[in-house]
Amino acid sequence: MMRAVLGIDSPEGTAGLDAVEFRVDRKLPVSDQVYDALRSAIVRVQLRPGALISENSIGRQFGVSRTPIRAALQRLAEEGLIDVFPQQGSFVAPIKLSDIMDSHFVRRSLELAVLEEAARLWSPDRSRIAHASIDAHRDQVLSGDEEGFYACDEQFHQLLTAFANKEGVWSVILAARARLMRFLRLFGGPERLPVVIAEHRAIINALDEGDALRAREALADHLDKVFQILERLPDKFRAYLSE
Amino acid sequence: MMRAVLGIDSPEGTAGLDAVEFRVDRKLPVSDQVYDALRSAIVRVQLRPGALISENSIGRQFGVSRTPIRAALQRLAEEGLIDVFPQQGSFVAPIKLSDIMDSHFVRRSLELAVLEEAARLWSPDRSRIAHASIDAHRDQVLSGDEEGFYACDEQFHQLLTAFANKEGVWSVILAARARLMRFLRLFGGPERLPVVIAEHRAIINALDEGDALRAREALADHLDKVFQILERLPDKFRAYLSE
DNA sequence: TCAGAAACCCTAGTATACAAGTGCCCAAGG
DNA sequence: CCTTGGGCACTTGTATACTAGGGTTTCTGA
Repeated sequence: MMRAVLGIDSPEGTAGLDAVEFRVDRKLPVSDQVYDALRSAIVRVQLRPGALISENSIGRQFGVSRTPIRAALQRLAEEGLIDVFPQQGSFVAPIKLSDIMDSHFVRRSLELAVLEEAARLWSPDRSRIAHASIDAHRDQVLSGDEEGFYACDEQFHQLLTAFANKEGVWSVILAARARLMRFLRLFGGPERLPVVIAEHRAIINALDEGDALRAREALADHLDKVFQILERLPDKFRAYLSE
Repeated sequence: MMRAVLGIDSPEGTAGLDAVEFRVDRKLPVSDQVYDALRSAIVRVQLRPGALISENSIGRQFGVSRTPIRAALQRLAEEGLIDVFPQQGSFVAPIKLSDIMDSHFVRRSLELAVLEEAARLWSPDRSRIAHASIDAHRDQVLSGDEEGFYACDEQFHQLLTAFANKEGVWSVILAARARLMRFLRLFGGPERLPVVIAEHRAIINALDEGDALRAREALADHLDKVFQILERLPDKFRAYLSE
């Protein structure tokens, strides 16, 4: 079955799947491994929006039965990363403008609230850890490891959540973040990476000075850069967005 | 297998399951029906925290195979309503204090942010709809329909989300709400129902007067009543809480 | 040439069978 | 009496077979 993606034919069908490396470890839950592999591929946009994800084809390629795959797909569907159409197929969810706005809203509200709490509990120890985390970003950029950078970026935000003693909230932020990252990775150019580092640093500096309000504004500015990227989006990319 | 629940033996084992009414409709997805039935039973605390949910026993009782049941249980597990222990069993999740705090934090942050937007977009039309919704609550209380009240209560909060054009955020609020409601239904006495109505009215009245700040405080007070309930919790109930 | 129907292949949903691990119970042996 | 080991009943995880339905293609008949 061939499906047009927003009027753009998917150039390689499910070919993106071949790029997903997968080695099954029979000692660990297979469904988790499938989930991790697919989620990573979707967020990194190795699997493009609209790509068909057939349970059978994945099963053949990964060498596992449909059952654990179905479990993984169900989790991805609940996260909004894929759409399941019974008797038709499962497809990598299109990147919808409304979805970006909603995910951003969730992420923004929660991270700002978390930051408020983190500011209240700030300490020199935590400052040192945060600065170390930012240094780790910078090293990844210097060594040109984009994947490593994104991992550090995520870890930085998780760190703030931990500093606020709100670890339980992280999973909610993470789910919203996943839908956003798919967009940012597609359209946010690599020139943004050093900027992100500076923005992170600004947040921590404000916390160091005990200026919770400025930290809040710095974080809001950081997160709201999504809008800038949206505005400056080249028209040829805009076709990838629906709604 | 019998499992002690926080030192309290579950009095009837899985007997609570028998109270869950279920009639399968073969025209609709079975897994969805199982999910709805179980989720409702858990949130209404017909199934008590710690109760065993065996895929086989549910399958026998509902007259369906394990496959759609597993799908339903997975969704519930992701919502944090059940805990799955491989090779041991699936259990209705205990009500953890930390979980209450986290869910409250998520709900509070998001609903306050939503309200801010709703206040910006307030209109006489919306005011009328909101007041009608509150009237519906009151009627449910007057007629003594507690289930109906909770349904209206939920609808009211969803209404605010819709007024802010943030429908996509509702699912996140709803998931946090589910974990909270389990607690509130267990420990929040029926004497709170009229109070809730007054609190809802206070929010809308503030919006009617264009006082977004007071509306925010009214909503915050409303949601933060959780803490009051926690503080005034009789010791005999406190044993149901873990951590 | 064209229209319509039927066959076929694909999909996800469901049912069933098997595998592997856990905890309980009870009997055998010190 | 206490310990230990095996059997058993139960659990979830995985594999496989079957069902029902949608989409395309192809054959048939005018």
